[in-house]
Amino acid sequence: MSQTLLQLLDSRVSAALSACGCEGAPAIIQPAGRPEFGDYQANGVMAAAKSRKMNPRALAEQVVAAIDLAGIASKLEIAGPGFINITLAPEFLAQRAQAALGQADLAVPKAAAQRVVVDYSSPNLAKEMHVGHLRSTIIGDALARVLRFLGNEVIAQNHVGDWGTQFGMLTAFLIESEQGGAGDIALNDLEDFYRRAKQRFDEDEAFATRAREYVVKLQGGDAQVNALWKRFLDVSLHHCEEVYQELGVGLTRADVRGESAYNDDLPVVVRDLQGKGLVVESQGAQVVFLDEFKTKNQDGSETPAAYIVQKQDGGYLYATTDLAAIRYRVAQLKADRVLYVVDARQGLHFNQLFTVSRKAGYAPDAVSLEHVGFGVMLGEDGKPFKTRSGGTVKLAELLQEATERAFALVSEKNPDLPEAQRRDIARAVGIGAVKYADLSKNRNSDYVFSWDTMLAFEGNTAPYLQYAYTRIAGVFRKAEGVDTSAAIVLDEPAERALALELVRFADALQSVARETMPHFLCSYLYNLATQFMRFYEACPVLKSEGEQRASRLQLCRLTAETLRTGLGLLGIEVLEAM
RNA sequence: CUGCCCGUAGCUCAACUGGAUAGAGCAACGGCCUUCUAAGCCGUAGGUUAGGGGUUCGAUUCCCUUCGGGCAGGCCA
Repeated sequence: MSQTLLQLLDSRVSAALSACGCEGAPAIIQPAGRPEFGDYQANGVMAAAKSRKMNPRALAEQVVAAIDLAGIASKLEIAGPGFINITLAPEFLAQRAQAALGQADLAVPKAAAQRVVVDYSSPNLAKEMHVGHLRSTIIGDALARVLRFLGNEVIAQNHVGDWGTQFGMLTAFLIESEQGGAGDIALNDLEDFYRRAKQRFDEDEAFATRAREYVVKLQGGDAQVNALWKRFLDVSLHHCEEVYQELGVGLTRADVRGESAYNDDLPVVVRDLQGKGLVVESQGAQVVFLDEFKTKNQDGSETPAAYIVQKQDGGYLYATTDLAAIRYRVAQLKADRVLYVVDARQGLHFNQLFTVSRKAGYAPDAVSLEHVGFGVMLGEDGKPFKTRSGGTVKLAELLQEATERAFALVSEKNPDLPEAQRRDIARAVGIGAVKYADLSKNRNSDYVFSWDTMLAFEGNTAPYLQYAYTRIAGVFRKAEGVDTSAAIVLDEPAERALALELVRFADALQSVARETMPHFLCSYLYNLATQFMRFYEACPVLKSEGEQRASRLQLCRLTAETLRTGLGLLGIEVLEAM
């Protein structure tokens, strides 16, 4: 298949519009708002008629007469001021579903392949990962998987925080701990390690001085300090990898390219910007002034925004590092598209970064630079979630709690399963629930962190989708003589509704990739699972006979494959039993 | 002060370049397991989309304004 369902309908209706003298008018195809309107509706006629001063109903009639949907639609209707309602032919739906069966990619059309750099997770290695790191990590991971599935070449970049003054402090503290013979033990708890180091830094002037010296030594390439720094990073990265493993996130060491990797490039970037006349000195700092971001003063005058790339003391900032990273991603990695899955609060920074990158020629217009922002995490009281002492929930703790709750539930529902299997189920269900709770929300919205919402196992949750899969697995355990080439026949309304949802998979993925919105996929999968549950209640599979039984088994098979694939793209496992 | 984001059912969230009667889940109430796993299905109830104006065939969506919340804004990231 070369076109998704939406693309197919769009091209046919657009062609009809052109044939009726409305060249270039968008067809605006959408899933129908109500069942009595059919399966899809074309809304483009009204706007086209208006701009051409035509009667919309009359134009709609011309378009319907000109439309070529033979073998695709069974009914076309004009309704209201000029909607065209399209009802798809059951044979067409069946044929479409049939084509997806048995294909590893479920016959999803490949978009024009791009090389996409996805910058995500990017934790600060000085501390342990907490719930605040969840969104970037799993949103980025889901986007990377979807983009890859659609034929793009994805390069993940874990832009970890491994550089800066705090690492001087940490290595200094590591030395001290080693001298006391407790270096390895101290590193067992990163959070505690950081807290103690910070305490020493605040309370002991001599230690603080030593820490600052270490920063200088680190940047100067001092071998001993560098070795200690690397040991610290190794421990910290190992901790991250444990969390990634637990989360089912595909990031590896090969994807890590931290801030430190750009260290040598920073003076080069600043010199380059100076050479291009973009940077001027202001109050001792090297600054790019941006008229695009000028702010109004009270007296009505305007000041351009200052984008500082080098401090008075000669030090560099994250702005500089990010410029170096863009240069690397475009020039070395040959990116066509760069996604930054980073907290929405950094929106202004990225806007400015992108603007400077364009001016400096680091990213030509052909390269798409996108800040995939996401909302701030709030507490259950609706106020910002505290990140200060004691306020954070460690990611590892959240995942453990989720797994425990899931274990209690599965043990209650299915006590006869061996414990090892119940543990496996609990892990997949618990982790899946946590990830889905996050991924299913529009990433632009702020995020309310709630144990109960996060760990719910009913309704629109990952376990609901996993359960649908499990039910299908149960059917196939009992089915005998499954004919994997049997024809799909859609007679019952529930069968038809299920098939309609199944053939929409590709469109769901396209919109995820285009809008960088993973929750579109969640909504899709939830709708699919819901349609399946209804089908399951209404249409007995094993008790039916002949062609009908074979057809229903085929629908089950495709549903299972779609759920497995779709959940897989979200980084969530499916289960044979639960 | 300037700019960006947000405000939808009691709670958590949807609503795809503006589309028809704003949809789900949770919580509440009522049904459905001798028939493929009840983590399910069916039903009832719940709304002046923060308020007010405007644009048009049509607005949760776009514009203006007020209120309320969040965030960012020259040497943190």
